[in-house]
Amino acid sequence: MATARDEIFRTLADPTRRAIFERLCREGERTVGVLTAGAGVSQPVVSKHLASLKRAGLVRDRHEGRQTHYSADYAALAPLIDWAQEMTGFWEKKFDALEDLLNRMDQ
Amino acid sequence: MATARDEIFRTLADPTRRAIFERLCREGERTVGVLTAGAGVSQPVVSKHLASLKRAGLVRDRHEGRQTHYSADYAALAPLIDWAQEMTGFWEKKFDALEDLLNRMDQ
DNA sequence: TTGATATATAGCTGAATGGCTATGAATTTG
DNA sequence: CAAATTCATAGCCATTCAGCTATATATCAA
Repeated sequence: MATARDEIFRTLADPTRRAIFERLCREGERTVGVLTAGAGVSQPVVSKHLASLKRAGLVRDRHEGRQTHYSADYAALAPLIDWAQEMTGFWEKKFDALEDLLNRMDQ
Repeated sequence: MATARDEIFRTLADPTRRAIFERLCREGERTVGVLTAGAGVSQPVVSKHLASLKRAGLVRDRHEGRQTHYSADYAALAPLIDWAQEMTGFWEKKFDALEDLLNRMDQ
């Protein structure tokens, strides 16, 4: 099964795509045209990256006339943060266990 | 420039490779043979993934006779956590700004 | 309506990569 | 030494995918 976490990691792995997401986080809602300026790639490529980000739930879109406004969905990063903290959590548990062991040896 | 963050994201994007890293986080130091059992892929593939994880600084290795013991380097996740929290931080700032605006409008 | 603008889609291509088997290199065992 | 074990490397193949150009679709402007 492909989890939501799988898709988030895979989607954020590409630097160009992650840079687009970063801009949306920093600058708020932006149109495709604005995002294309400074992206370093063509407009169709930007649109494709935005579609990927949307599929992963990382951005939303809002249509207004000819323009499409995209914005970051910050909550979508939660699975990533949770995962990372869970992984470091295992380390803390091991560290605590070691500390306990040393304390017991002290007595 | 390819940053360390780039490599961490790219390395963790593959589910098989991330699963190996997760096992090392949960179970601590393990040999290649143990990791191969249950990985669902062949031993050379596991070795290749471990080499990728090592290049990204996510794991360490320790040689002992014929065996190579790998372990997770938890600190290597810091750039990922920092990045995610920075991104959500932008949202909080915008939220605070909105709150301030509403407060001022209230008066 | 005609043309211009904004975005999405289709189709292509080359590069990257995850998987495999075969084999090399190093170490332990008999 | 010879055989077995453990892991890494080499070489191959199929797939994925990020980029491109061309074009379709939709909207606004004249």
